[in-house]
Amino acid sequence: MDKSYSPADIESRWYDTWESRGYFAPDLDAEGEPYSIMLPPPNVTGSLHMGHAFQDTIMDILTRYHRMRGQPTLWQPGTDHAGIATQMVVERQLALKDVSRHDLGRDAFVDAVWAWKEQSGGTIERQMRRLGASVDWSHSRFTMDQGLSDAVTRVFVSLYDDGLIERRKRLVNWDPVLHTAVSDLEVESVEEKGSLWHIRYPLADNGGHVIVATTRPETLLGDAAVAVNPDDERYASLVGKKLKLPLTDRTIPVIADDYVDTEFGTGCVKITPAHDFNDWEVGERHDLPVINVLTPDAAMNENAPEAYQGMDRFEARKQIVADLEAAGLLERTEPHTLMVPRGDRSNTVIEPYLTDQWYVKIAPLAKPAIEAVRDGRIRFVPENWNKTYFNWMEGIKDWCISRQLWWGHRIPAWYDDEGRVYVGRDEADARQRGGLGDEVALRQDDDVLDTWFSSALWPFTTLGWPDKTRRLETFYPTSVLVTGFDIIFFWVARMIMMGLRFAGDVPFRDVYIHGLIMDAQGQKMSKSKGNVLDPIDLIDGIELEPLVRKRTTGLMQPQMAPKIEKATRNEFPDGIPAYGCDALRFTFASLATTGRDIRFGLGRIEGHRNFCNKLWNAARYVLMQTEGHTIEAPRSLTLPDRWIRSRLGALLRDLETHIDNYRMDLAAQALYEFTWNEYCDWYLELSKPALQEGDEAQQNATRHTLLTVLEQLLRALHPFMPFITEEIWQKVAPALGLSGDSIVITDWPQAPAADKEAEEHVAWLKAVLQGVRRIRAELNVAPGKPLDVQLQGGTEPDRAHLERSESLLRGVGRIAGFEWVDAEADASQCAVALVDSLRLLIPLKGLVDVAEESRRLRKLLDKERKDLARSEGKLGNSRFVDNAPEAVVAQEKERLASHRATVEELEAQLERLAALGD
RNA sequence: GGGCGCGUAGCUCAGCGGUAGAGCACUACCUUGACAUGGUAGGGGUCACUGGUUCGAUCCCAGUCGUGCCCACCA
Repeated sequence: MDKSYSPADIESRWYDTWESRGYFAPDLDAEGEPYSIMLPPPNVTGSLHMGHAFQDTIMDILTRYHRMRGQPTLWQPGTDHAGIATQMVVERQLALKDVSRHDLGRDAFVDAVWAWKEQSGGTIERQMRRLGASVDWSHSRFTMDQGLSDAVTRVFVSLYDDGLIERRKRLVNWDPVLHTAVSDLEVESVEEKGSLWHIRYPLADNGGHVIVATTRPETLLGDAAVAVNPDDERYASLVGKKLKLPLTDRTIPVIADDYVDTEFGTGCVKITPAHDFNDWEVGERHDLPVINVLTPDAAMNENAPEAYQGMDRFEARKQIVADLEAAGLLERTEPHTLMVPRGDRSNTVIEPYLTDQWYVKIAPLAKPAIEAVRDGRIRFVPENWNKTYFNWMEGIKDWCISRQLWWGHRIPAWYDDEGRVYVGRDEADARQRGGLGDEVALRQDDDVLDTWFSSALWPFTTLGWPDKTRRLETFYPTSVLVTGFDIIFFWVARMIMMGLRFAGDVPFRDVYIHGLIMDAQGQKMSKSKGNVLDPIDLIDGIELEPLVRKRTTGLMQPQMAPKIEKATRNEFPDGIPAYGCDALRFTFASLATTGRDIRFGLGRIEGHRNFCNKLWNAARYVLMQTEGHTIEAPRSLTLPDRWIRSRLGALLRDLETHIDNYRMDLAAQALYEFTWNEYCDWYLELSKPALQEGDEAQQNATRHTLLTVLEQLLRALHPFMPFITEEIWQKVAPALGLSGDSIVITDWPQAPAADKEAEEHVAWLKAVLQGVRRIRAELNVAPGKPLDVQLQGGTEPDRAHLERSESLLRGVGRIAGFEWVDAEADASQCAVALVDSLRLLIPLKGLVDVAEESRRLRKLLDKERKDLARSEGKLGNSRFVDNAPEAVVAQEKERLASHRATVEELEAQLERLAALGD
């Protein structure tokens, strides 16, 4: 093996092997509880980001772990057609060539999107392979595959037949740039500074006026009334009167409605049913006319006075305010912050707009979905997310599922010349169901479905639904959904609703909600901020210049480029080193805490790259020590052998708990700690004397333990770091005579039983060695200089421990010899370390700097005295002694005794030193 | 306006009723035959604040301050 670990060599060679040998396809005949995870299908809009890589790592850990436990395990991959997002990407590409989708026409455009999908989907798959994701590629799915599309149609028709889908004309969220309706979830409210214009509406009959406050003066042209609160005495006499609508020749009534808040503005509200959701409802209650004054582009239409027709809404706003002012109708303008609805894709201001759209009546679907979480058939992890879920589900509104796009599942509805609608699986079906002959001309609805409609079916359509396939029967409901909280409403809730209705059960048992990856400053990563990290760059490394180029090209706002460049050069002056996939994955695991934001900085990943190197070198040591030896099953083990096996058992038990609880951070920490602090720092060191000085049997036991523990550790690490563990395992397994082609298909290790005797013994060894080392360090004794150690006091167990491990201590601690001395022996020329009541005296004739040693001991004494006082205080308090559990009191008594002994020893030694100093 | 979080070592975060932990950073010493991507030994925290419950609170409860996110129709 090479002296240091180089990830690039290792990672390139394993993935293809695993995949081609079919390791990732589930073994449906395996015994054990089936385990399955649906990959949240990434959008085919480009490439994977850090969030995907993070999520994929968690899913892969779970998948590999359960596969090793012998369960039939499926991680189902695929991609999402992502309607709007993908259409926009392709339109933007066409725009570079000065072509619009309308130039191409629908069919040619859809072909162009398919071409893009092939390319983009390939990129995503390549990236997932680089991450080591052990998905079942042989069954990868795309939301617009034939089978999945058929399922979508089937679900649509079924919901329609049950009266849960209907087409209605009402206000929707209209995106005037994308020219499509969007759902409530796709609208983001953004706080923005605007104005509140106070406008006079003159009374029609006599003089006088009311003042209306509005943030949207341009919609005045569509006003149908002015409303006041029925209890508002200021305006009671005006209700029923007519007002002259400014800038028009219309008159509108004053109406009374509870909706109006007397405290806000002037207490008079203009009612514009065609352009405001609230006003729409007021209009319905009062039977007001609906006057739409906007075009689909949000320009003023023919219902507006001619002077404004064709003007964009914001231009019209300016003009109308100016005209009102000129007419003396503008009372005043005050600054006002308001929540502006913006499209999450286009970022343009969304208009409430009157159109025909398809809706899912959601309440009947939501009810069982709420039940499923309430009664525990689905469990959110962490649990508090169910509150978020309930809040939303209980106030859920009908879902607008039609989109005026070309890319997506075409709505299976046809119209005849009279506009009557016929729904069916296809045109022939619609015709038959509608009892229509061939002579009736039908035209299919132009719209497509919201992309989340098909995503909602993902957990069962990917398994073959509606066919009762073996995969469906085996893997549905899936075991866990791993996702971010940002799509609980978009996706999680809808999968639950659809799964319950169409697949007859919940889609998943657990929903593990993880945090979102942020940059090192806690900022959301985004192209426009220029703070995006590409997971592949962390694996392979990237030089500064290409990184700068990557971050500054293709920006929506090119003017940001210099700022981004500066920040990038500042943060990564030397670019990004190649850390390797295993280090990246281990870092993701260690970051998977319960928090919501996850800051990703380079410090952690560097530490984990070093961790890989540590593991690599530990393996190198083990192989060097075992090469050329025949390793046999040992008949007896040394105490360190027994200790490390016992510790491995503890590790494995902890790991199982942590993985079951989705605490990958704790799992990673446990692995790190065992590997570095127990196996490498202690066991490998303790093995050296045994290999050099031990007899044949001890040597064999030690070699066997070195190999066995390493081999099992590799298996435990494998779900987290698949590549390096495979590489090392290939060398370690033969040394143990293990058969098997790959670590991927090994079994999860059985945890060895706890060995209390060995644990106690090694704890004692460590205490002795650390005492000696501390003296060396603090008194500046060369690490290699052999020391004599005298032992004073102590207990029977101390003597027994020493007897069993004297030569081991000599070897590891560079100790020339041990000698028991009686209590009266002169210790004034010695440095002292204490292991409970056992005194380690290290004679350093002439080397002990009395002042220095006194200072050192005084420091220890101070701490001991403080602890002693605390123990005394506690035990002196009768309420503590009477009330605390017996075990706690007993433990405190032990501490008291131990501290008291230590304090006495230290005081005595200080006295001796003082006498020497005089 | 509701809901959900967070405030622990210089930084990023675990812990959550019995004497404060990790990684990184920091200090000193060490080219010891696995590893300087390393070793050994250290330094560093009144666990935001104020009350309460308790024998005992970083942990539970109430409130305050700071901070973040989500939802909501106030023109």
